[in-house]
Amino acid sequence: MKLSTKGRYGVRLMLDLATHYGEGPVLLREISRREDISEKYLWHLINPLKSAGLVHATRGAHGGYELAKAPSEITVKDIFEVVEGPICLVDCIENPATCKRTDFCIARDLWEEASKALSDVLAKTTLASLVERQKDKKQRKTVNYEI
Amino acid sequence: MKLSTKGRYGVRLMLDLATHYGEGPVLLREISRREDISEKYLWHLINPLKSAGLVHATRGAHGGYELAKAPSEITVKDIFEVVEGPICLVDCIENPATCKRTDFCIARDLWEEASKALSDVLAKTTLASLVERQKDKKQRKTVNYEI
DNA sequence: ATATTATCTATCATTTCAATAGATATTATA
DNA sequence: TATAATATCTATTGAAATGATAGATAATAT
Repeated sequence: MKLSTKGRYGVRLMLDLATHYGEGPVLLREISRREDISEKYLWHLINPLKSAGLVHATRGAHGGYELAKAPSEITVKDIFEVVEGPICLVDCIENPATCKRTDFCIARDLWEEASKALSDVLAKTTLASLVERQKDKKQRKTVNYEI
Repeated sequence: MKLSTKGRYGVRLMLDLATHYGEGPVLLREISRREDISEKYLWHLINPLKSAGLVHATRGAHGGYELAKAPSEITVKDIFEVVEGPICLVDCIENPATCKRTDFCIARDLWEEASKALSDVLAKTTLASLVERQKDKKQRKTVNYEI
């Protein structure tokens, strides 16, 4: 039960864009350098995010990517669902027909509950709140150094 | 982000044992038939559960498997951790050294929160509660038929 | 015109997953 | 003591998902 790189990198990528929100288009190359993820691979993540309307791209020279909405308007759940698919631990929740046990399977109910718990955490977390937490963490670190 | 069959089958297997708790050793063949999972594959799940002390095996003729503790003493988290490993969405939580960003990565904090939420749901659910819910569901179904 | 940048399609190597096969070891019982 | 029943073990396989790279084309600012 591990996240794939899509989820992990996808969130970091968007957090990077959120950190530079309002500064104009950001080059994929810069994100690649800062986040230590190959430019090619990043594209496979940012492209669906663009299609989903979370990211805006500018082509050509001086182009790049930027968030299509304010960081406070984008949740981790939004991002996650685009790059990893629906937050749903078992197929039979979205497609009841995939299993003949759907009608009476109590395990299914449990996995639904668990999926919900996971989903709720990601839904309540916006990019803005992550940026805020990041600032706090850096500041705490500085303060600690001063002590 | 889907569960593997290990987690899904593992819980169903244990729920089957819980349903027949107190009736003596249950044959793997019976579980296989009831749960529609190959006997060979079931063994790969029940063996670690035995090693972990959740299941007791009796060898030889008239042998089989039974829960090593009361259903109320076994949580889904217990089962899950045996068959799927620790409930932890990213490696860097258990092994901070796997990523150089550990110290300042805010995404990591988020994944830790999410892992916790998931873990909590599974920890509060015992096999006994699942058996209970199963009875309730069946009863409701019967009542509905009578209407 | 040129440099810069996003966009697209295909492909590859590796790992993980799910499942099966084919044995051996142990025990109840007739 | 022989036999049937059952757990136990090791190895192997096929298929799918994952992570990543390669090598082009298309659009745009200057």
